[in-house]
Amino acid sequence: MSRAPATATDERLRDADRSQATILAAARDEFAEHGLGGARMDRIAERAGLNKRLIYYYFEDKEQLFSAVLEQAYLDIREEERKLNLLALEPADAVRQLVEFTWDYYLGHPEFLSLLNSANLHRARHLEGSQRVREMNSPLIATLGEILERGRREGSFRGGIDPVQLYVSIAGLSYFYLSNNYTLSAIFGRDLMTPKARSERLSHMVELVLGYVLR
Amino acid sequence: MSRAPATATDERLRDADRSQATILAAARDEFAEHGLGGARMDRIAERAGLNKRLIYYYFEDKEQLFSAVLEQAYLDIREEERKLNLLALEPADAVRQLVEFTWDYYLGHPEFLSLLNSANLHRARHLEGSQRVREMNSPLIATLGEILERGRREGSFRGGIDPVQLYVSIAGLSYFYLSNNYTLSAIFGRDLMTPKARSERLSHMVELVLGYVLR
Amino acid sequence: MSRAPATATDERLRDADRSQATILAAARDEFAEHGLGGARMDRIAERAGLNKRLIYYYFEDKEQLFSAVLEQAYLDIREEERKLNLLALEPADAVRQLVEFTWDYYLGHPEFLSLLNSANLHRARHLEGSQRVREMNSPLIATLGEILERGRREGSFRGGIDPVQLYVSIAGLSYFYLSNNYTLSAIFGRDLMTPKARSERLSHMVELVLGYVLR
Amino acid sequence: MSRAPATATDERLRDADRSQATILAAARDEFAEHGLGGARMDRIAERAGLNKRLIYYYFEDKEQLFSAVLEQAYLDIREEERKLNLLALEPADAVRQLVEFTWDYYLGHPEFLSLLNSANLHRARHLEGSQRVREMNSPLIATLGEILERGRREGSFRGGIDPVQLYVSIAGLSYFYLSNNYTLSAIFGRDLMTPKARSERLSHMVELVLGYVLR
DNA sequence: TATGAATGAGAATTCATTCAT
DNA sequence: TATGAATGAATTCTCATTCAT
Repeated sequence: MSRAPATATDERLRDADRSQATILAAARDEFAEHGLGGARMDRIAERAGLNKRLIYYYFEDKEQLFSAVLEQAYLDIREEERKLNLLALEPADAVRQLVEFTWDYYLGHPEFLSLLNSANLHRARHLEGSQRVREMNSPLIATLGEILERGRREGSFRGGIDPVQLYVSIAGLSYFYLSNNYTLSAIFGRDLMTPKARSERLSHMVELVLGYVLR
Repeated sequence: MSRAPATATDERLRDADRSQATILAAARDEFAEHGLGGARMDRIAERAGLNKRLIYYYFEDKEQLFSAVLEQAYLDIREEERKLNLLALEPADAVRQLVEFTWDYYLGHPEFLSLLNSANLHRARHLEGSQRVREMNSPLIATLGEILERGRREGSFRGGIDPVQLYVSIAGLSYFYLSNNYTLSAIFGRDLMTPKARSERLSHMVELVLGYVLR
Repeated sequence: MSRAPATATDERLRDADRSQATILAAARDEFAEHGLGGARMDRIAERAGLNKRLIYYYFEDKEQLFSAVLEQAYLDIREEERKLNLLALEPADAVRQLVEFTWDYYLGHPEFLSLLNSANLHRARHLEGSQRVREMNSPLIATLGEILERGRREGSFRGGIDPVQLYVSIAGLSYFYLSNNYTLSAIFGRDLMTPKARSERLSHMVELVLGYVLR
Repeated sequence: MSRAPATATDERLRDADRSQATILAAARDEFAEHGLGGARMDRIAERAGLNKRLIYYYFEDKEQLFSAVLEQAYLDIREEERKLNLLALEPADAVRQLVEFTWDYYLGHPEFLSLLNSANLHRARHLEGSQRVREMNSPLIATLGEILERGRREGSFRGGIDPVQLYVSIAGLSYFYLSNNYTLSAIFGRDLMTPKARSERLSHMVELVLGYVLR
């Protein structure tokens, strides 16, 4: 609307970037909603409000588009993780905070869970080519290691905890509940997503994890 | 052509049953491998070694075939769960046993994880129509409730543990690791499925859960 | 219309064969008219009066359809060549007859010339896989060899003529005139396909070839 | 940016000419390799190292680009033909020379054969609009007429030979062998392009033509 | 003169599903 | 119960061409 004056080249580039970002967002939603096989390029174009041909212009084909979406999804969560400042907290608070962050992020980004499911269905082959995949190793692993070590030295945490295992466990506790909430709800015959149910889940997870790490 | 009348009917019925079972198994593998959207009716027929038309004869369409596969997958795991005799064990042993069973079952039935992912991608609508969905509530929930209660009375377990939450947590700990093993392996840059890695995971999960329930 | 009674299986097979033959004929015309790149699967289906999907059912894809068309075209001309009985003629008459046959066949089958052009544009890669390509070696080469040898022994023909070279020359004389008739006509500014022009061409070719082989 | 005004215009014109020539050469190769229907404007731009839009700027559309390529191809061969000085030779030598020139030119310019094939596939409609088409009538026709006449008067050549027919025959003998070399090689099961095979072909053609014209 | 972004119309191919027997 | 043939409606992807600068 009211942009600062820019050169023609700048504008064009920004348009190109904006188009790509728009396509990525539309594709992310479509893939999350329908999976890789069920996603429709037509719908993605429609969602993006852009010509279908443009998707191929920028992303080559459906597979590579999915790869780009996946990469972006990881970039996004890593960005959020970076904002956490767990080392400033007491060890127990830091662990609690990590559980809560994981839960909140998954809750706020159901498309992330869905994308990961799709990626795993295809054995993560869409991650293989990514140069950025190596940078994707969460910074939280190292942080969690420090927290566990500090807690142990302080005498409040038990020793011998592998931060990778704990990180995977914390993720899994939220992930399974949220990602499988539909089948679980159907089978238990109750809605797992009411505010009450959600709060109970979070409490349980915090208790479970802290009950384990605290000696 | 010339079978004894009585037997002929029997045999034909048995043939029909066998065909249906063959189709179900083929469909299960196909859906697990490619998801609902990526599965191909042609390939299912090929896998089953039967004519494609026959699939429609027995299962009406792809959606209902998927529902049948899903139902069968639940029947299968419930069948195995029923064989567990957790109440015969000490509470702590029973919990450990449940963690191990869950892990082993998921490890031995990766297609089950994949099918659940697909079912959830589609918001479990394939479970809705099922008459048997009500019987699908795991018998383990009640059992786990009893175990937790007994442990609490004995003084070895902490109180106030919701068996549903714990059941979901136990499932989630195995599920996430195994179902997302491809993306996790890609990101951590190490193979999570080596015997050593698997055994470490199982130990961690048992420790985590027992560390929590034991007071 | 009035077919002899046949079993259901027979009829079905015959339908399948007929469908395939119909598709082949339609594809032959389309490829001849527009080349491989210009041919449209839609138009082939329309020409055949059959569903487009059926083409893929029987021929896999456009490339393989083209291969099948090419193979059939060779089978057709070989079939006609087989009907010639050149060895029953005097050597000079046999050579004249061969020139005339070649001319007439190309004249009557312009699609054959066009298909060969297309095949050569693509470096004959559509011929590579054909098992029958080896049987496609014209029976006329051997026959022509015998005729040349007999003529030489009789003293009417010059010696040292390679039958392959002569066969290629005879083909080339007709082929170039007919296949390139459009550009030639445009450049010479005269219609090369009038009856008079055609008869003059045939005379010239016979004279040229006989003028060479006769000593 | 800061060129001397007079030169600037010149240079720009020269740039324009060079761009057009570059496009033409790129298009020639692309059309020769893939045919009219198989050629891609994208690839032509890429081959030329120029923006696709520029092709449209200079040549309007694909069809007119093909026409231009064709016209240029004819201009090129006519240019070479003009360099021949057949009238300076003895009649028999002149004929031999013509056969050799034709063979060498086709051998050195396979793209010319391919372009002619494409032009004929489309019934030479790309030649119709050309203003220069009339100048394209080979100067060799008249020359060949003179040679034949001189040879006849000298008594070495037979009479009654139509120079157009002979010209077409000489062209056809080389053209068919070279243009159809792929299918012929596939069918005869031998490589027609080895130095030996090529030299044999040339000898045969010279013998054939001279055997005919010499009385 | 030159270019990167964008597009509509198509074209090959796919797929679930039905027909006919 | 079982099957090969056939189909209509997508679906992915392509292509010549145009826009805007």
